[in-house]
Amino acid sequence: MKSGRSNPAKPNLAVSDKCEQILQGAMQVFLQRGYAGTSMDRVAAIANVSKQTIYSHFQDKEGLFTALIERVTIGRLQAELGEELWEGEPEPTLRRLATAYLQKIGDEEYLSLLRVVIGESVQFPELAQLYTRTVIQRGQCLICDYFKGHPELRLDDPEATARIFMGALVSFLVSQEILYGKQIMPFEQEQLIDQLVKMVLRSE
Amino acid sequence: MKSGRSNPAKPNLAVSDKCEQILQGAMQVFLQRGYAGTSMDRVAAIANVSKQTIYSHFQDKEGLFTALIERVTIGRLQAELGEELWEGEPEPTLRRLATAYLQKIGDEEYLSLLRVVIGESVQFPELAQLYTRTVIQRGQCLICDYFKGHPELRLDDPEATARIFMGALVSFLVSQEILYGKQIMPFEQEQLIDQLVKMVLRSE
DNA sequence: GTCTATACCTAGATAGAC
DNA sequence: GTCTATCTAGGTATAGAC
Repeated sequence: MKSGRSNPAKPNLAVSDKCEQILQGAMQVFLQRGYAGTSMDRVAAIANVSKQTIYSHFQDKEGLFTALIERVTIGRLQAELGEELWEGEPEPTLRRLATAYLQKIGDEEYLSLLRVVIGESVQFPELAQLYTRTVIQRGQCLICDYFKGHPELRLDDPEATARIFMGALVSFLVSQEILYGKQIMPFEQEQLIDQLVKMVLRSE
Repeated sequence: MKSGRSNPAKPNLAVSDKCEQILQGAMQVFLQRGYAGTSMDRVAAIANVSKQTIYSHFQDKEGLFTALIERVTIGRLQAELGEELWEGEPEPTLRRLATAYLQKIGDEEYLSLLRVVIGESVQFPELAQLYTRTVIQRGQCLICDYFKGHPELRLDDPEATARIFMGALVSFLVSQEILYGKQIMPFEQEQLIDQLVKMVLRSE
């Protein structure tokens, strides 16, 4: 048995078991402590592999970090906002989209990713740019295309409206979840969405 | 001459020359590289003092960092948005406020502060909370009070509107300036402000 | 208070056995 | 490929001279 599955109950994961293991561990550590705050020793310990094993799969710490961020960033795109959300009357649709967006982007992993990408944006500008292209720009295009595809809404500036719509949602999350606004200046998600949808649709 | 000014051309700064020197240097390094990415050696070198001098003024690295963030955060409040900006007709006033806000919050130091506070929000939750209270909450209260003080605008939810107004501006800055959106998906500040002010006022 | 020198530790990365 | 053991640089913090 050279390199086959040694345990029939545990099928091979993508590419390599160990590689997957390392990335899972690295995700935990990097997303919690940032780049400089993460040690390869800790990643090895959490992933339950030796340090040398990491270095046999990734060139160095930077290579592991970028591979990880690329993976999470691009993986996020796949099932971001399903087709079924975009159908029906504009008003409930926008409400549905906003709610889904806050739910999706509001989970632990996504928030951690955003926090780390912002925190490391000076040391790793390429990663921040990757995030902008794959997450922010993509999201804005979706909503902007929706606005443009519904001329009956009579929006005078769909692109600016899309930025305001998404921006208000994202910064609500950042202030509430990342900066502890939940404890200091709590606010109901529903109430924000209500007002936001009203402001978008009131141009008709 | 016990502790008086030893150089008449260089008057004493607040508390202590050296202390001020250290904080200036620390500001440069911490705001550029984050907490874990900053070494005391580098701070000492930039500030042009010895490491031991830092440790005689601050308990440890964490103490220096928190003192620094507190200083910048609280210092920012002083002359944030002057009285004269808030007078006159609502429409030009909102436009003026938005522009001033983007200018103020858009400078190098402020953006660096935001980036670091977000990046270190897990390791230093107290600092993130301080930021929320002294910067975000304060700003939102100002604009919310303005809305409440102008019932002729007939806003149905001044608080939610204030959050949307500020949120759209902040996240515009974050995406454009911190996440390199300027290069990837550029957008005119004027155009965003136009649309935002329209959306706020269109309830009348 | 301020500097130079140093103790002590942990970091990233590699060597060599298996 | 994977592990244990190790190298070297750089980290925080302190001791002791002035």
